[in-house]
Amino acid sequence: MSDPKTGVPLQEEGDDQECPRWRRRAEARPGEILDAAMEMFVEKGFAGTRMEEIAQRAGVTKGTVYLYYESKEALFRAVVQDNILPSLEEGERTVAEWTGSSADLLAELMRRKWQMIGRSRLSCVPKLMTSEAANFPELARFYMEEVVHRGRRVLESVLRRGIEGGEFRPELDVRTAVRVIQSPLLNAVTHMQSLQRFDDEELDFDAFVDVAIDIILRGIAANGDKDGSDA
Amino acid sequence: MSDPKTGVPLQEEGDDQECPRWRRRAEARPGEILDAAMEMFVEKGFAGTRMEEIAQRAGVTKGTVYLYYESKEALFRAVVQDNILPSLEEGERTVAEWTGSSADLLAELMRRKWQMIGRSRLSCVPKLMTSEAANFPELARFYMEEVVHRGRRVLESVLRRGIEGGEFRPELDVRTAVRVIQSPLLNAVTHMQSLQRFDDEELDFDAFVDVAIDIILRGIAANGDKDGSDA
Amino acid sequence: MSDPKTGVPLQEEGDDQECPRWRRRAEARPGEILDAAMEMFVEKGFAGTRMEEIAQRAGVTKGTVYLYYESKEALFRAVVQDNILPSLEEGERTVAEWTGSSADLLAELMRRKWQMIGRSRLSCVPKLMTSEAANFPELARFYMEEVVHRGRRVLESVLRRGIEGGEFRPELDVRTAVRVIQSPLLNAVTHMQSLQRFDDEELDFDAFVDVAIDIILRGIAANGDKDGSDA
Amino acid sequence: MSDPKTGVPLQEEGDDQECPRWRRRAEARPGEILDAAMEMFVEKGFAGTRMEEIAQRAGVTKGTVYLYYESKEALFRAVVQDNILPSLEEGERTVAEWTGSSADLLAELMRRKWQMIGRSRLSCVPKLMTSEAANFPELARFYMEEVVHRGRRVLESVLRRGIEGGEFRPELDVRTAVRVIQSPLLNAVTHMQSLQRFDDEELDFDAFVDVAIDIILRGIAANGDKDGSDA
DNA sequence: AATGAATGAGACTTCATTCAT
DNA sequence: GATGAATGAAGTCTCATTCAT
Repeated sequence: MSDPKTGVPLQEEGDDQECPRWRRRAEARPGEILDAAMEMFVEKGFAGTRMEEIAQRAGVTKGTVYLYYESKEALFRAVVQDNILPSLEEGERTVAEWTGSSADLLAELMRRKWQMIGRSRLSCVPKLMTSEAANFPELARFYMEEVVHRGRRVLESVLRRGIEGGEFRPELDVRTAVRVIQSPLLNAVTHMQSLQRFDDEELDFDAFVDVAIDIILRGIAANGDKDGSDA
Repeated sequence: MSDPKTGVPLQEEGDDQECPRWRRRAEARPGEILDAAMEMFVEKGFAGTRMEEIAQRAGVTKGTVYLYYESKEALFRAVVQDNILPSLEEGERTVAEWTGSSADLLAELMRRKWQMIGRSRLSCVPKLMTSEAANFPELARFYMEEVVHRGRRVLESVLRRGIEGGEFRPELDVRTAVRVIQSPLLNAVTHMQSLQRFDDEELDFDAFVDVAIDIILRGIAANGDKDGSDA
Repeated sequence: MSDPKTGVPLQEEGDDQECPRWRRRAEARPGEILDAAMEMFVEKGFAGTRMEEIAQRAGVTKGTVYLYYESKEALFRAVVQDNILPSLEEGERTVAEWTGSSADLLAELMRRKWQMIGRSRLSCVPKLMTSEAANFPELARFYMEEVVHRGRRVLESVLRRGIEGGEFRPELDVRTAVRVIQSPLLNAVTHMQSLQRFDDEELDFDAFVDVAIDIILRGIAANGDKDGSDA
Repeated sequence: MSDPKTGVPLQEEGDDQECPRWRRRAEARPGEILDAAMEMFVEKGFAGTRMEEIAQRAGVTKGTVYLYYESKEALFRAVVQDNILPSLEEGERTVAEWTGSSADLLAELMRRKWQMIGRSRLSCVPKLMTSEAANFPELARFYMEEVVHRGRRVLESVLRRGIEGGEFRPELDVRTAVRVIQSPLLNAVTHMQSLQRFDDEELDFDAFVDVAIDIILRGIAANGDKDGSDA
C-alpha cells in the first residue's frame, strides 16, 4: 500500500487500533477514490481526466480528493503502485514450489495470471503504463524493473527448466521466446481496457487463453512431444 | 489522404491546377506538421500534447498549424487516417495473389507487416488508438472496422486455406487463433512506441519476428509437419 | 475587550455569573488564539495566513477557532482592537498629571511608549494597520482616530506647553513637528516586526530610544537650552 | 531592468534594432502591467491581490499577464526590483562629488531622496517590503543589503565627515543616529502608501521634509552652530 | 502564407467555513 | 467544548484558438 498523500510506497504502520465509528467511512475513502481514478485514467488518459470527474464517480467533491492525494500526479502514481504491489511475488512463488512438468507449469502460470489480471484491478496497469510512460518516467522505470523484468525472469526460468528436462526444444532463444509467449495475454488485457468496447466481434477470453496455451506449448515443444497441457 | 482541414477521409479533388512556384514549399507543410504531431501524440498522448510543441517540432508557429488543420482533434484524426489508409489493401492483395504454401504465406505476411509497420509511420497507430479510443469513438470504430477487422479477415482466410490444404491443424478455432497469432507483432509495435525506451533489455526485432513465426507455425502445424518457414 | 465572536468593540456585559469549573480553561482559549493569530498576521499578512496555521500555533484545531471568532476577519479585528484598547488612555493621563519640565515629559513619554510597545503585544498594530489598511477600511479609520490622532493630540499638547514655558522654540510648526518626533519610534517598531530578521546589523533598541530623544530634544530646544533629558 | 519573464536582474541585450509597427504596443506592455501590479500590491498586499485585477487595471486580460511574467511571484519580484535598481547609485554619487558643508549635504540628500521617492515609483518599495518580507525572504535580503545597508553607509559617511569637520557633535553614535535620521522620510513614504487615505489631517510633505531637516540638523549640530540648512 | 500577441474558457489546487460526531 | 472530514467558491495558471499585421 502506498501513502495516499504522496503515492510513495510505504511500510505498514500499526495505527489501526482505535477507530471511532465515523472514521470507518473515512478510511474507505481512499479506496473509492482510487477505483474511480483508475477507471477514468484508463478511459480518458491522465491529461484527459478531470479531477472533478474522479470525485463525482467516487461520490465526493473535488476538495475531498485532495484530503487524500496531494495532486493529480500523486493520485495516478497511487493507482499504478497500489494495483501492482499486491501481485508482485505471486508468480515467483508458484515456480519455486512447482513439482509437475514444465509445460503444465507454463500453462498454469498463464491461466493464473489471466485470472488475477482479468478479474482484479491489476488489469489496468499495462494500458496505463503504455499510454502514460513518457509522462511518468519514474513510474515507467519502476514498472519495467519490478514488474516487466521480474515477469520475464520467471518465464525464462520455466523455459530453461523445460529445456533441461527435454520438454522444450533446446535451440530456443529463451529471452526472445519469453516475449513471444507473453504477448497474447498482454495484448488481451490491453485490448480489454481500450478497444474492446468498439469491437463488435466478441471474444471468449477463457477460450482465448486456452488457444494461446495450446499454440505456444506446441510451438515450443521438443520433437516427440506436441501435446499441449490440455489434449 | 484526408482533407487537411477537417481530417475527414476524402476522395481526390482536382484542385491542384494553378500552382504558383511558392506553393511548392507550402504543400510540404502538412506532412511536416503531421509527422511532428504524430511524434508528440505518441509520446504524450492527445490531451498531454500542446499545439505549440507540435508547431515547434514542425519548425513553424502555432498559427500556421491552423492554416492546415482546423483544430487539434482534426489534426489527431489526420494523423491516424493518413497513416492508416496507404496500408489498407496491402495484405489483401498479397493473399489473393499467393501461390505457395500457406505456412510460407503466413510467414511472408508477418514479415511484410513487420517491415511496413516497423519502418513506416503506420507503427504509431496501434499505440494511439489504444490510448485514445475513448476520446475518439468515431475514429476507434473506423479503426476497428477498416483495420482490425479487415486484418483479421485476411489472416482467417490464410488459416482456412492452410487447414483445407492439410498444412494446419483442422481442429483450430480459427477466429481465436488469429488473435493469438496477431499478438506478438502488435505487442512489439506498441512496446516500441511507449515502454521501449525504459527497457534496458534491448530486443532484436528481426530476431523477434523470426522466433514468433517459428513458434506460431509449429504451434498450428498439422501432425507430420512441424517445419516453420525457415528451417 | 472586544466580543470574541464578532470582533466589535464591546462594553461589559455582566454575563459571567454562572461558570462551571471546566470553563476556566476554555476562557483562556481566546487569548491563546489571539496571540497565535497576531503572530501569523504580522508574519504573513491577513490574506497570506491560513486559519489552520493559526489553530495549530494555538494548539487547537480549525473548528475550535470558529467557536470563538465567527470569521477570519472578525479574528483580525479582534487582534487589532484587543491590543489597542488597553493602551489608549495611558499617555493622556501621564501628560495631565505631569509637573516637571516639558523636555523631561517628552522623554518620559517616549521611553514609556517604548516600554509599552516594545514589550507588549501592542507592537504588532502599526505593522498590521500599515499592511492591511486598504483591506480593513473600517478598522483603519478606527485606528487613525482613536490611536494616531489621539497620540498626536497628546504630543502636540506637550509641545505647546514646552513652547509656552520657553523650553522649546516658539517658531515650531507644532503639527508637523509632532509627526517628525513620532517617526523614530514608529519606524523602529515596524522594522522590528518585519525586516528586522533580515537585517544583520543589530540594533540596541534602548540606545536607539536614547539617541532619538537626544536628537529630538536638541532639535526643538529653545536657544540657550540644548540639554537633552540625559546629559 | 529585470527579465519580465522571471523577475531576475538582467544585463542589457541590444536587441531593440528592428521593430515592426505592431510590436511598439507590445513592448510597452510589461511597463503597464508592472504599474498596475505595483498599485494593487501596495493597496491589497501580495496575497490579497488577484491577477485578474492587475490585468484589468493594465487594460489586458489575465492570460496576457502570463505572456510577460511567469507567475504572480515573479511579477511581485519584478515590481520591487525594477523600481529599486534605477535609484541605487544615486546617493553615493552625490556624496562623492559634494564640496559644500556637511549640513548642506545632509539636507540636500534628504530633499533629493524625497523628490525621488515621493514622485517616482520607488516609493512603493518600503511599504511592500515591510508588508511582504516574510513571504519573500530572498527579496527581503536583497533589499536589506542593496538598499537599506547601502543607504545607511552613505548617511554614515556624511555624519563622519561632519564630525571630522567640526560641524556635528563628536560624541554622536553614528550608526544609531543614522537610523534616527532616516526615520522621518521612511515613515512619511510608508504612511503615504497606506494609512494616508484614512487620515483626514492632511500633511504638506515639502513642509514636513523641511521641519525634519531643521530638527535633525539642530539635533546633531556641534555646540556653537545650531543653524539648519535653511535659516 | 506566416506570425505571435491576445484571449478566455477551463483545469488544478487552496482554504474559509460548516457540521456530524 | 472540541474535532476533523467534507464542501465549494475562488484563485492561479494553461492552452486551444483567433486575428491584426
